[in-house]
Amino acid sequence: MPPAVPNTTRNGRSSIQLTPMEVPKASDVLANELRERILSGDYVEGTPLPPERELVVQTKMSRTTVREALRILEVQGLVRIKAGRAGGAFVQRPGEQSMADTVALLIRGRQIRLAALLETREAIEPFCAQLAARHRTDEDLARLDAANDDIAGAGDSLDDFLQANIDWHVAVASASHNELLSGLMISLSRAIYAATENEGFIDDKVREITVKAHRSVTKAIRDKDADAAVRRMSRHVHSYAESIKDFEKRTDIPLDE
Amino acid sequence: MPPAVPNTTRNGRSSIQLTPMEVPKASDVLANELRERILSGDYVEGTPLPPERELVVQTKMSRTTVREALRILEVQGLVRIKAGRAGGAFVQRPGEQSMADTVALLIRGRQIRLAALLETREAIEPFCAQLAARHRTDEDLARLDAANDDIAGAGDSLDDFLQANIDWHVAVASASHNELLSGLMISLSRAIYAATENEGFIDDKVREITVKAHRSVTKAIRDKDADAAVRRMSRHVHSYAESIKDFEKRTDIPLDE
DNA sequence: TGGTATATTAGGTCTGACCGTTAGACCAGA
DNA sequence: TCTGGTCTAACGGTCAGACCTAATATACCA
Repeated sequence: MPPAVPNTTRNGRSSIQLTPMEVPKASDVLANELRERILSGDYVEGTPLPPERELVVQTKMSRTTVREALRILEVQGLVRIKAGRAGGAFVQRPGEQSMADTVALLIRGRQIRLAALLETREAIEPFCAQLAARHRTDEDLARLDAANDDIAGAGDSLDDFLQANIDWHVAVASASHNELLSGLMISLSRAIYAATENEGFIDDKVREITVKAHRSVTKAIRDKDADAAVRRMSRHVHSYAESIKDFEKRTDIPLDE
Repeated sequence: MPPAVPNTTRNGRSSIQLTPMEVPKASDVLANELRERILSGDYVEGTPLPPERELVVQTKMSRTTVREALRILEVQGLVRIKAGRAGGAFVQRPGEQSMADTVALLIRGRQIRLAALLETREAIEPFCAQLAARHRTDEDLARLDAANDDIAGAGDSLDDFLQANIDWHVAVASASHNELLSGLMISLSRAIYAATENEGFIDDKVREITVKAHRSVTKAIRDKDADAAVRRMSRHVHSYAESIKDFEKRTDIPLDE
């Protein structure tokens, strides 16, 4: 028998059920609204959002709240905030930079092993080379050649060598014309750089091999030989990873000698 | 001939060069300081930072500034902020979640082509399968089997099918025990899901093939057969990508019929 | 013993003020 | 006609103080 009052059980309590509800913060609401507009392309890149005080008027929120919302978007890489006259929040599309930052945080925060970084590179980079061989433009080639020149002329400076090394790898990724992959490679390269720079691993022999490998991969990309590009890049990053592993073994257990 | 006055060119102009300088904001300074302490492991995960008002006392900054700093760290996934008594900013290590969010932003913001997503998956996932075959634990296997059951029992619901599909792919990535790769795969899966759900691409035949492919990859992982895992996964994601491309071709040019 | 007020402690929001920086207009001296 | 100085207005950045709201510990009562 149904109770006399709808939605009421025999003991007089309401039987209406509600699921746990989220009470979003005001600043989140504003941030979400603005983010949605930015991502949906309502604002072209570079257009300024209204000044904070104008947003206060429009939204009836306090300046504190408006500023927190803008700060959120800034950290997410969706706006660039400039101070001073004619300043403000300028719409920006999230780029490789914001991704690289996040990856860097993940790596440091989780103390990801160098081995995992190298593994990931082995997964990604041969594929980058393959795509690069297919889609490379003449400008891409120019960047690759420039990086090759830099790496050969790096002299004795370890720093210059590593930087030029990164430049080349990034150039390959860019030549793939896949922004996801290139973004990832930028972050990865930096992290591997940071992990490698303090070790005495890089000697003259390693440099020589590296230069040679880069040239051969570059040639494959120039010739649009996708298969060769995959094969050579794969071999390059794999042997590099193996060398580092060997090096770590040798240096981690020096007590046995 | 050198000019009479040092650092001065012939026409009297100074030749001293300066690079644009950055003047960090107070909130950034605080955020950087706290971030450094968190990442260097000074605070164990879960420990609360001092309350905002306490930080105000310690840093001699205003509450506004302290709050902005905390907001930055929150967006970066380094703290989780709870309100109420016994609330506060609790230290957190950035996880796959924050990475997935960033990738999602990148994909939406740059309007990355579905083809690029599929390409990236082709690069990453076979490698994940390989690592999974090497490092899988029994729990990993249990998750894979569970996902396989779900996908088979998804009935007619497209949503259930796609969700179970994602679960399986994520399970493979997790089994690789490489947090970088698994974080990437989580974001990729979601994005591909979002791009696929509205298309009428998934029919019974696709489902059947998918189930079969998943089972065969799962078997390779169970048997710790790394080579087979790579080969089968590679084949699976490649044919899936090709099917989607075909489908898009068919549906994008329906005018010719 | 177990539920229920109440106090306490936290973050969230608001107000209003002032500071620092910058673009642009204008002016004055070399 | 340059160059530098000055002023102003328009921005974001910071500050101080107040109040609101949510969550929880704790004391209290049935």
